[in-house]
Amino acid sequence: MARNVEFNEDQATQKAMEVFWEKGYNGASLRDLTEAMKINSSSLYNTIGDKQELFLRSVQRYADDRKKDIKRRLESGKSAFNILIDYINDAVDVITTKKNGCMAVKMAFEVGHTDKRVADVLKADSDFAFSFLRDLIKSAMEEGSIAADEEPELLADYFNSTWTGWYESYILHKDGEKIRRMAQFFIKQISK
Amino acid sequence: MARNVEFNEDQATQKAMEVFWEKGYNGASLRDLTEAMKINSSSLYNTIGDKQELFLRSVQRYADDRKKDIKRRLESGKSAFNILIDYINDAVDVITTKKNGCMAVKMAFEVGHTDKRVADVLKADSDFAFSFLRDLIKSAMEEGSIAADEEPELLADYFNSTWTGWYESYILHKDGEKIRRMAQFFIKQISK
DNA sequence: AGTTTTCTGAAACATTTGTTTCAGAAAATA
DNA sequence: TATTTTCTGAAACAAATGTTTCAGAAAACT
Repeated sequence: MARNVEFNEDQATQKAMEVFWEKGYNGASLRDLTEAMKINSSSLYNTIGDKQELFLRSVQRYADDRKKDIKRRLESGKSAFNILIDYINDAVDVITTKKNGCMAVKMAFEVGHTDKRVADVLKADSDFAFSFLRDLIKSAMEEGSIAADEEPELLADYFNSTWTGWYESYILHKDGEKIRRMAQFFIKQISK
Repeated sequence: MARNVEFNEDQATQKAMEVFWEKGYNGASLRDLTEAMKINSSSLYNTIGDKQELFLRSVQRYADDRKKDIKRRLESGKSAFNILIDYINDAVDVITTKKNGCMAVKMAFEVGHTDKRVADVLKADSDFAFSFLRDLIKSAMEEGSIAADEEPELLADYFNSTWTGWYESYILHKDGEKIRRMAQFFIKQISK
């Protein structure tokens, strides 16, 4: 004896994510969001909650997508070294072709200090990427394709933080060739 | 036959910079700003201009401070290699001790896509640091303290973008030891 | 089909936003 | 000191913000 929610919450969150991604948390207004989501604010507040909650879910969703992407890479059957190389090259590709770069990085700088719940999601996302990289690096060392004279944990942290600077560089200089050269240098350095 | 501006524009801009630095452009309200600057909004609009103009000047000021800092380093009389090492270690220090990290990085991610004038200031700031690093790297190569098998330009870009990732890492993980280890690894890699 | 519960749309809400107004105080010149 | 110009403080402005309200439409159940 009741009605169901009409709109697709998943599709709506996806749209909200895109708006936050482009405008940032403070730059996105409720009207920007509900317009993109194609729902009324009453529906939003009835089902999802307020702006912060919507934002949290948007970031969560972004992290979920990345997790899936990483799992797909692990199931590709390629060698550890090649998975790493692909991961780096794909990062370069995202940086130089997608309009808004990486949402996690952008949000870390905007609300990492102020929104504890979002910061926790971003930290977990970073931790997951870290484990992914550490395990691959370990395997690549055993394969003999990466020099084994450093701890995999250190290298994983180092990798993980490297792309962030490339994002910033591309925002400022819009020079894709520059990013590709840095990536090439990076790969050369770690290859045995 | 006229009155002079009462408040110190330089001190006020400094205060505005601090507010923007902490809260971001969209997160800082005019009332936040004028309260910190200890001036009335009428004075602000009479002398400096609107919020965007104040923001531009704040970022400009930040860039000026960095320029001065870099010039001071060049005049220190130390070897190119040591100036580089100090620069890296000081960056680590800023990341792990100052509450709000680097303003230029934060703003690049928040408004780099939307505010052309600010983006230009940030780009010039980045270019200046680039030249500083490139020249030092060239000198260090001539000194023989850095391996000369890469182009100084590439290494300068690579350096310049490296700290950014460390900032993000510290925001998420608040692990100073992690940053110091990455910096040590970085220094070891470039040292001959 | 009737009942009941829930969702939706439009409008309204109180605050906060960036900005402007203006009367009076302040000070630099003559 | 008188004059004139300009700055300052407080208040007001319209527009935008995040959020709530509520009447009616919609649909799941009996």
